[in-house]
Amino acid sequence: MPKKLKREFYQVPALKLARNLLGKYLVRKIGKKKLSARIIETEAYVGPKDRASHSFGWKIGKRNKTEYLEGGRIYIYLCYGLHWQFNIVASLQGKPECVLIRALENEQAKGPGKLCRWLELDKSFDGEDLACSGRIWLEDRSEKKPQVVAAKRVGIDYAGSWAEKPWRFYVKGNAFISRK
DNA sequence: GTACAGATTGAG
DNA sequence: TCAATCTGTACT
Repeated sequence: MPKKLKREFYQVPALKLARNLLGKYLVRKIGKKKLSARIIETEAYVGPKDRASHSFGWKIGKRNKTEYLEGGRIYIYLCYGLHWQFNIVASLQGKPECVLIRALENEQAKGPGKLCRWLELDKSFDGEDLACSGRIWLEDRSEKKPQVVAAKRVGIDYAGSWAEKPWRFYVKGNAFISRK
């Protein structure tokens, strides 16, 4: 039986959550339609000390305030004026750590921007609680743990040495990894 | 008030 | 390789 992930699952450091998320199923209910796919690629952003993170140096503003909420919340924002980024807030309230979901095991969701388009996610999901929401949540279908590979993060070359951190995780050998 | 850059994508 | 397109942030 698939089971909905509880709040405790999310209240761990982003690096750990990023690994734990791989292999889990993201479920999205749109009216009578139900979409679901396995998470196969994530990226961790560990807050204030991570130059690539929006909350670097404890920065806080309208856009990233959701990052400071407790683990299990959705942090979603618009990038380059046309692409949404779907993040899951990790750790506890007051610690701006989060995990970017980069790809699902689905042709239409291999890439952070495409993923959101497929799931019809937008600003209205910012702050949504994955542990309580009736329109989006995560399921554990108790499959055996996928083999995880750590790699450098993508699209953040400006972050200097932080861009070199192996904080991008994906399921080994999966065909739906996002790549330029 | 204005300027500017970004956790991307898809077309050329 | 490059433009599309918009919001937050840092100036003037």
